[in-house]
Amino acid sequence: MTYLLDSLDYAPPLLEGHPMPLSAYLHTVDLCVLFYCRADGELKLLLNKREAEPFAGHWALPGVVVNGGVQDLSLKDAVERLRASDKVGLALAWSEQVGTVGDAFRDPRCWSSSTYYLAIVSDEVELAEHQGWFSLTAVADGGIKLPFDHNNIVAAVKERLFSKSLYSSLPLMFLGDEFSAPQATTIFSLVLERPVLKTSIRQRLLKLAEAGYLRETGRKKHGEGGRPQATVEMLRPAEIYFFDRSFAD
Amino acid sequence: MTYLLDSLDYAPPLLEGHPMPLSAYLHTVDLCVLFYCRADGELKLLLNKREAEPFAGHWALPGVVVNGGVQDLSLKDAVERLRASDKVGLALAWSEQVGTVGDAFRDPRCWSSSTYYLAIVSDEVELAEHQGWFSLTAVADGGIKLPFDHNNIVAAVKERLFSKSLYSSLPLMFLGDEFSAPQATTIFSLVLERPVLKTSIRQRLLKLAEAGYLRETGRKKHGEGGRPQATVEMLRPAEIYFFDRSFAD
DNA sequence: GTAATAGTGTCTCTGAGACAATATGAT
DNA sequence: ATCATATTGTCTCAGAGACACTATTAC
Repeated sequence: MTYLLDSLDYAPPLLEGHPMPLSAYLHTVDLCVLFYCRADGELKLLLNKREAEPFAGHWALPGVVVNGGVQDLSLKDAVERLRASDKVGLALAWSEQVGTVGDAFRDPRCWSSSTYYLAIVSDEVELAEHQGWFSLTAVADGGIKLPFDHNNIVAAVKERLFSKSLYSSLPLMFLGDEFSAPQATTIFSLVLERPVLKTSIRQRLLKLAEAGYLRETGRKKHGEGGRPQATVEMLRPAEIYFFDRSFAD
Repeated sequence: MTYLLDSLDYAPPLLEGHPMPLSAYLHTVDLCVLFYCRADGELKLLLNKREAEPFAGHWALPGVVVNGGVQDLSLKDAVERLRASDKVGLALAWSEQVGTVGDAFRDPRCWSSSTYYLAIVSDEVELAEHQGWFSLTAVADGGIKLPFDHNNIVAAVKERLFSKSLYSSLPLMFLGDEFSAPQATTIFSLVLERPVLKTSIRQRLLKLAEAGYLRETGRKKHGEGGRPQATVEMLRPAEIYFFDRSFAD
């Protein structure tokens, strides 16, 4: 049986004059792309049907090899290459590195490391055939099994999302540029897995407005009956704000 | 000119039957080992005089190559191998992964990545000839120049130490198992680079005691004249506690 | 009008910031 | 007693938790 690397068609380059150590080793960048599905009222994780061995045909995290050639100038470039590829192909409202794991067992081919990222998509999007949205919770707690140690990676990313949401505006990244206070309450409650009082969220939005991260639009959104919702607008879409207190629990 | 890897004496292993991509690539684990020097009243960073090229003879962060062979079973093992080596050789009161950088330029030999860690030593220790304690601040802001991108790595670790110290008990790791409230006040003020009120620290220590992380010993320490300091004892030396509020600013 | 949800007001409680008041050792 | 520092007490203030109350739309 022969393993092939995903999207790899090069001869191993060697720096001339530099006798380098060569060994079976893979370093990948893997993305956990998250999305708030309003229809299902839950967070979704982007998975990709693998084309190459190992685990061809299985759903797994989108990833690229970074030590395969000289295509990227940096890890950031590798992340952008992956984002722009057909494995992802979505605009990211947020992306941050979470950690790196590496051991001799996680990939059947060889010793390998993965540097993994939390990414958030805010817009409703079309996926390709080989892509799918899966329940983040189900993947994180092992209800949906992924190859390699991808379940562990997803669990670590979910934990980062949770802990950072206790004291930052991160969850608002799921809502895009314009949203309402009730929507903010919903997404915070979803991410923190408990009801969050609307008054607490309103105070935090007020704080964000004072800090210049947010502005009232004067426009209204219509929810499910009842009074319409006033909307606010993110002024610094790519930034998150850190509050000086956590939500308790 | 020929470059040699640090402590490398192996033939590149290949998994038989698996045609693997081979390319000039290095993945290292690098440690930022910190220490509170009471004599100088500042935080120190452990540096190592490099034996091998590139930058032989220069002071740099202690590190090991992880894709050089099959000695380690995981990144954690690589960290432990580095810790136990003569590059470090110290007991660590705390250690956590901070991030991974990688690009084509940071190492003159080839494309390389570094997964770097924040580590804390609490005990007064003896260093070997090739080791030294340097001012953390001076290294982080470039007053002391290091090879590779080690200045940036140190700055990132210092930033992590700072931000995590706003809402956790992390700085207490510098003090060992038994310490006093005034000592805690000193280390928090040092790490946060501003005076922290002793009353705030006392309340946090009280919180830690309630949570079972801490106990009063009944013993006393003598500072510089004045009333002796009551000491407390860490009950969970390897754990940090997260407070639900940040220090302001 | 009623139903349904949005938005406001107010109270409690915790913990940081500030600083005064008291305690405990060395000399 | 005096000095120097440790420890305690008290006040203010910001913001989370809780919940009652008012406002705005659709019907």
